[in-house]
Amino acid sequence: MTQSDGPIGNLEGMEAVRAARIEWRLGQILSAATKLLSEQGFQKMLITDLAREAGVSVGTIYQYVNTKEDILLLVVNDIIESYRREVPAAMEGIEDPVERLAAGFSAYCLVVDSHRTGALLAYQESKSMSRVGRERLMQLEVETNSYFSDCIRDGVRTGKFVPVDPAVVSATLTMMAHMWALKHWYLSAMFDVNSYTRNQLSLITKALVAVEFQNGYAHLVDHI
Amino acid sequence: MTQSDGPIGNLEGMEAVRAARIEWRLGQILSAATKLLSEQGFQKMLITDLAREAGVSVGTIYQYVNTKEDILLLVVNDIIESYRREVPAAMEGIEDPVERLAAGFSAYCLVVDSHRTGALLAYQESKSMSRVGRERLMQLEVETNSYFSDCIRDGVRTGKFVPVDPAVVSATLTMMAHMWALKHWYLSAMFDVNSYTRNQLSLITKALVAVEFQNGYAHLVDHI
Amino acid sequence: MTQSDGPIGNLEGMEAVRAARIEWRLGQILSAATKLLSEQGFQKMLITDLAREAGVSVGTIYQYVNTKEDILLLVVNDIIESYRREVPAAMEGIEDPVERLAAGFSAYCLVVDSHRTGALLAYQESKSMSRVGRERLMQLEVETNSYFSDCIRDGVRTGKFVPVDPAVVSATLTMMAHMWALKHWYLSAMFDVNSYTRNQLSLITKALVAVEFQNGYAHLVDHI
Amino acid sequence: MTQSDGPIGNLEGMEAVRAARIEWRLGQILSAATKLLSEQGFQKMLITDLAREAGVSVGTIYQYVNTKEDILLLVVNDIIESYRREVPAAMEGIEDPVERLAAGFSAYCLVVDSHRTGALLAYQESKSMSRVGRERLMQLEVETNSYFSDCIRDGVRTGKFVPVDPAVVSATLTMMAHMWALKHWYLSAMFDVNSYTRNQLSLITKALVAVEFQNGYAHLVDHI
DNA sequence: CATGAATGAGTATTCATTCAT
DNA sequence: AATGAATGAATACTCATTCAT
Repeated sequence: MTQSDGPIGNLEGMEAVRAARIEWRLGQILSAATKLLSEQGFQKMLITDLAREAGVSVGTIYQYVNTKEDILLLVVNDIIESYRREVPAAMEGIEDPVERLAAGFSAYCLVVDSHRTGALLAYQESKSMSRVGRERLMQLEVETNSYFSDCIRDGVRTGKFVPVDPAVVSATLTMMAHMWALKHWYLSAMFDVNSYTRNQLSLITKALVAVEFQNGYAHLVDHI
Repeated sequence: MTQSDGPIGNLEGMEAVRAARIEWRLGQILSAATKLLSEQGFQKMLITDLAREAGVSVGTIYQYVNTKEDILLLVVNDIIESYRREVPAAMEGIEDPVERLAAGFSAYCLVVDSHRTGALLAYQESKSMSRVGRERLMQLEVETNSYFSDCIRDGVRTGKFVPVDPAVVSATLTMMAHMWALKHWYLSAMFDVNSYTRNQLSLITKALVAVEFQNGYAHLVDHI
Repeated sequence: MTQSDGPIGNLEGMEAVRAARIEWRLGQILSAATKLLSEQGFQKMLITDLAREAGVSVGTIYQYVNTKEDILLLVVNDIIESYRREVPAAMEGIEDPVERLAAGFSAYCLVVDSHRTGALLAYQESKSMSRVGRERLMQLEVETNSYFSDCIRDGVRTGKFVPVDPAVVSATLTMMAHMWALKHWYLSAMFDVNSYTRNQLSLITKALVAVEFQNGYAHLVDHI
Repeated sequence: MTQSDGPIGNLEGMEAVRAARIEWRLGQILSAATKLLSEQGFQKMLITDLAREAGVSVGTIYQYVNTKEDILLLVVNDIIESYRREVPAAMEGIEDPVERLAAGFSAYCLVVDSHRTGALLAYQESKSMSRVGRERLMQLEVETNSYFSDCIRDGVRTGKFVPVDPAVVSATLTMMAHMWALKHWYLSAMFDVNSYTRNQLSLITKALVAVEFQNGYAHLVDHI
């Protein structure tokens, strides 16, 4: 590490430096883009303004992305990666389907809350994406749905849940999480993420859990 | 109708003709815009293409709207008017809060289904609207929510509903109706509007109706 | 005149009526155009606004003129006709070249004053005219110049005037009259037409009249 | 110049380069605009054509001006700056009011001659300017007038000039200089700037200078 | 004759992207 | 690698003119 690397240099080290710079630049661009996208939307966000906000030149941005749309994908991708990382991790190792679903839903809501702009983008800017970008997004939403629907199917099979259609319910849970971003203008006056999450979990529990097991999940249910 | 109109002409009649023409033209523009907006989004919809699609000239469009944004408002307004017309009408005269809520929700879903493009626009193109257009939209959503929340509060008071927060629940119902448009790409493979509506009503009923009354609403509940 | 004209009508009378109507309509258009042109200029004057101002429909205007430019020519022509009518009439029958020139200049200034808008138009809107319109204007200005230059030549020949170039001087007199319109924003705070005219005549007299005749024209000279 | 500039570069030098480029570009645009404006007028001059004439792209023009009107102001400003530079400089240090006035007038005529298009623009395109542009123009004409009127007042006080109204006379002198541009189509067939200037100076001298001093300014007076 | 709704060619302005330095 | 000046295709909106009623 500390020894001289010679005139040709430590190739691996240079690669690492390069990768780190790329990471760093993309991070700059990502956070500047997130700010501007939430304020102005994709069409009104100018590359010029983005460059100023990120503290780099226009040319530099194009060294890291190929088109303006790539910047959108950068932001959307960021939240999707968070879903894939956080949601399964939260559900991991929990046997009881009710608790597992609750843990997954809570994790999902927390990711939405910490990436509100990105969560909205999928709804607001899908028309700004290419066909492939759009389809990838749908594909990933189906993937997330499956974490929930597997769990629901499991609960229905074991009798913890009343018989429901796992597809609608999982989609509805996803929607409820997104709702925190979509209706934040309305909900944030009354709730924070945690109270919102508990409130919706309460509804979900009452709707899904079989009567004979309801008492066991009182800790998930809000009593207003 | 049968009397002579005199030399100056039938002024009232001329006004009526004018109003009818305006109505007709706006209808042409509205349906052409609805088509193009759903295909391409607001930014990519060119006035030139809209004119061709509507079968009129560019100049004619600008005789009926002042800016491109007005065309967006035209479409959004159309669905909003449908909500205001259909939802209260469907709830009118129904005493029982559960039945009333179900009727309102069903009506809402049907309106969404028949105006899917317009329903999406509020989510996709809000950044293309002026501040006033956006605020008007929020205002009207709050209004629709109140139809539901009044009903829920009523049900909670009379003990038909378990205690819930009317604000979240009504917002969630609205969201569930919008969900039919937002996730149509996913849901339409499994459901039509009616089965979707019943499915969600089934969840809602289980979540909201107090246990001792659940049996009375079996007709609202899907048994898969 | 008073007898019935039968079904075919009095053709001559009808012609007269038609001519009178044309006259009347052109008068309406002329005065509306004069107003709007002075307020907004040619390019910003819309035919639609002109129609409203004149109290007729757009179509009616086009029944009396062929193009928008014709409306400009209408106004310009109006002032030119006034020059041709008033200036020679004022100079008519005056023998003395100094008095004749003074009479012509005064008449010219009065016409400019009563048609200020039209007088400006030749300077402001020449680029809005076709080549022929522009050339006709120049031609007519040369004609007016000649009233003055003939008179000056006459005065120089008889020794009343010092030797000067009739072309520059006559053009300068024309310019001084136009100046009342061109610099009205500046001059009107200090003068009315008459005092302005006397002031300029005073200068002209001192510049042109031979010293030995100066005393005879004291009535033309302002003593401040 | 010779010292090393260090890693950050010569910031002052970069600023200077930038300023020089702006100067150069504005010069390109100015001369192209002057040409097209004189040929076609403001309304008919297209930005597209201007770009071609200037040898740059449309986008580049908009990097140096904000609106089409700014281009007009660029040209008008150019001549106004010349007046302010040349006229006082020419009058500077000349004691005798007659000689001083003659020097100022000559300088003014030369500026008009070398910027004929710009001089016309103030008359032709004032309606194309914003209120502030127009008012600035008037303000600056009043300023130029004051160079002359101060001089005239001086001459009247010392008895070199006959009593005249300095305001009208100075305005008339300004007008006479502008006249070389306004009536160039007529005057250029007979004169060049110098002979025109002498001719008018000759008139002015005869009109203003008191009889007892006239002989001293024979060199200003044309004897045809 | 009068009307005024319909037309559509014409144009200023924007902004993602490039590339010489 | 970074810069930012230059590019030019793309597009909303205007308004003189027409013509069916």
